Amino acid sequence: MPSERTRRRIPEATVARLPVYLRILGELADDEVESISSDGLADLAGVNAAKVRKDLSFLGSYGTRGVGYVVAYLVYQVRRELGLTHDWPVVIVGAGNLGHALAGHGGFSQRGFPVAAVVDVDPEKVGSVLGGVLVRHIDELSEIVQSKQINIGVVATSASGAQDAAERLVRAGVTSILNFAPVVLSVPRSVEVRKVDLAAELQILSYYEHRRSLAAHGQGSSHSATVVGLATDNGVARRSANA
Amino acid sequence: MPSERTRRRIPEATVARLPVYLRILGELADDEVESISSDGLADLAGVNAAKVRKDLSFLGSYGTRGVGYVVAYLVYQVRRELGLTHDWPVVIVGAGNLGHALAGHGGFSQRGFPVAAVVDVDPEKVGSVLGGVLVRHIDELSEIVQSKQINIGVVATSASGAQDAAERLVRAGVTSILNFAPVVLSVPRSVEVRKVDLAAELQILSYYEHRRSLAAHGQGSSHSATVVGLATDNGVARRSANA
DNA sequence: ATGCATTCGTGCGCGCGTTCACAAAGCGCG
DNA sequence: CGCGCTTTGTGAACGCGCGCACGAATGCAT
Ligand SMILES: NC(=O)c1ccc[n+]([C@@H]2O[C@H](COP(=O)([O-])OP(=O)(O)OC[C@H]3O[C@@H](n4cnc5c(N)ncnc54)[C@H](O)[C@@H]3O)[C@@H](O)[C@H]2O)c1
Ligand SMILES: NC(=O)c1ccc[n+]([C@@H]2O[C@H](COP(=O)([O-])OP(=O)(O)OC[C@H]3O[C@@H](n4cnc5c(N)ncnc54)[C@H](O)[C@@H]3O)[C@@H](O)[C@H]2O)c1
Repeated sequence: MPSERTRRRIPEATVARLPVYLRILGELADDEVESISSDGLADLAGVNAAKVRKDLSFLGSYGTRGVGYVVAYLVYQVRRELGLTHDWPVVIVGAGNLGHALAGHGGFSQRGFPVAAVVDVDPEKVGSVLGGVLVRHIDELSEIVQSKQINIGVVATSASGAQDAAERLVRAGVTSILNFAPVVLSVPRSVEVRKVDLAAELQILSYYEHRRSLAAHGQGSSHSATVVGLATDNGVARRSANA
Repeated sequence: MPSERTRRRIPEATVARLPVYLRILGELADDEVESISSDGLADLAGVNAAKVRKDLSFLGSYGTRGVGYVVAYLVYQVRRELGLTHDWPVVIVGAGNLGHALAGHGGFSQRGFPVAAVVDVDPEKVGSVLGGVLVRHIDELSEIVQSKQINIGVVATSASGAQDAAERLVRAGVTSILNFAPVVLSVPRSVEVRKVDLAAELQILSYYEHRRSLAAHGQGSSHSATVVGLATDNGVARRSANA
C-alpha cells in the first residue's frame, strides 16, 4: 500500500467540511461506534451522502464497499490531512471582551489549538491573566511568536486596531490569521486569512427574515405563509449509525 | 421610476457580501465621501470590481455611468434590501462565557440587532445582568419571544444544550438562528440557520499551514519556500475613493 | 455641439462544486 | 462457492457563480 504518494489538492469547499466530519467521527468514537456509512455520516453532518463520499475520496480510498468507513481509521486520516497530528499554538491579539471569552474557552486546546499567548497594546490589560494565560505587551509579539513557534494568530482587537495587529502578526512571522474584527485585512498574499463577522451573519439572517415577511403578505407565493407554530418536518438528521 | 416591482432573488453569495459593502459604505459616509466607484469599493472590500457591479445590479441600477455610486443613496438601498430598515431584536440563549461577551458587545445594537433578552437554563445564571440585560430563565422564552416580537435567536449554550436550545427557540416562534455551538442543529426547513464554528476555522487554517510546510521541504514546488520575513506584496486594498 | 474620458450594467464563457446514477467491490449466508 | 445484498468510488451532467470584455450612458473640456 502506497501511503505517501498523495499530493493532490483538496477543493476548498471540501476542506471546510472536513472539520465537521471530524467532530462527528469523534463523537461516534466516543460512543464506541466502530464503523459508519457515508449515508449515516451524511445524516449527522446534514449533507448529501454523495458529497461525503466524494469529500472523503480526496483523502484516499479508506472505505470498504458493502460496509462503510472504520471510524477510528477515518479519524486518523482526516486528522492527518488537516495537519492535526500535532498541536498548533495560537496567539490572541486583543485582551478585551472577546479575547477574554476566547482565552477562557477550553475547546481550543482540546481541539489542538492551545492559547499559547495573549497580547494587548493597552498597559492596563498587560499583566492580567486570561484563561490561565498572562497578558503580555504587544511589543513582545515577535519574541513570543518566534520562541513558541506560533503560526496562527487571532485578531480580537477593536476594528481600529485590527490592521495594525495583523501587520504586527505578519511581521512576527505568523502565516495564518483568524480575524474577528469587522475589517478587511490587507496582508501579503502568502498569509492565509479567515474572518468571522458576527454582524454580517446577523444581517444575512435579516435578509431572509425580511424576504420571508415580504412573501407572507406580498403578491407571489404561496403556502407556508404564516406558519409560526412548530412544523416538525425535519429535512435532516435523525440519528443513525450502523454498528 | 418604478420603485416596487422588484422581486428577483439575490444569489446567496451576493447576500453574503452585501454586509461587507454596507460596512465600508458606512465608513465612507462617516468620512464624508459622497460617491464611490465600483473599482474603489472593490479595493476596499478586497474583491473584484465586476463582482461589485454585478452584486449591486441585483438591487437595481443605482449607479451613474462615468461617475460611480452615491454613497448615501447606496447605503439606503443596501439596507433596504437586507431588511435593515428597522431593528431586529435578538435573544441569546446561554449566559456563559460567550453569551457574556456577546451581550456585552455594543456592536450589535449599533448595527440594528439589540440584545432584547438573554436566557439560560442554569438557575445560578438567572437574575444576573449581562451587558445591561437581565438573564431570565429559559422557560420564559416563549413569552419573551412573543412579547418582544423576536425573530432571531443566538445559540450560545454548551454543545450538549444546543439542540434543546434550538428546539425551544423554534417552538417559541423564532425563524432564524445563529449557532455558535459545534453541533449540527436539526430544525424545520423553514428555519434559517447559520453557524459560526471557531474550531473549524482554526482547523481549516491548520490545513493550509500543514500544506505549506509540506511544500516547503517536500518535493513539488517551488519558490516562496521559507519566506518568513514580511514580503510587502499586498494583493489588495490601497485606500482610494473619488470625491 | 462635439469629442473624449470615465464608469456602469451585463452577456458570455469558463471552472468549480454538487448531485445522480451505476459499475466495482466486499460481506455473509446457504 | 456462488449469489444477492450493501455500500463505496467516480464518471458525467448540471447549475451556479466568477470575471472578462464591451456597449451604453454620463460628465467635462474645448
Ligand atoms: N465581544 C464580542 O462578542 C464580539 C462579537 C462580534 C465581534 N466582535 C469584534 O471583536 C473585536 C473585539 O471585540 P471586544 O468586545 O473584545 O472589544 P474590546 O474593546 O473589549 O477589546 C479590544 C481590545 O483590543 C486591544 N487593542 C486595540 N488595538 C490594539 C492593537 N493595535 N494591538 C493590540 N491590541 C489592541 C484593546 O486594548 C482592547 O483590550 C471587535 O472588533 C469587535 O467588533 C466582538
Ligand atoms: N467562549 C468562547 O470563546 C467560545 C468560542 C468558540 C465556541 N464557543 C462555543 O460556544 C458555546 C458556549 O461557550 P461558552 O464558553 O459560553 O460555554 P459556557 O459553558 O461558559 O456557557 C454555556 C451556558 O449555556 C447554558 N446552557 C446549557 N444548556 C442550555 C440549554 N439547554 N438552554 C439554555 N442554556 C443552556 C449553561 O447554563 C451555560 O451558562 C459552546 O458550544 C462553545 O463550544 C465558545
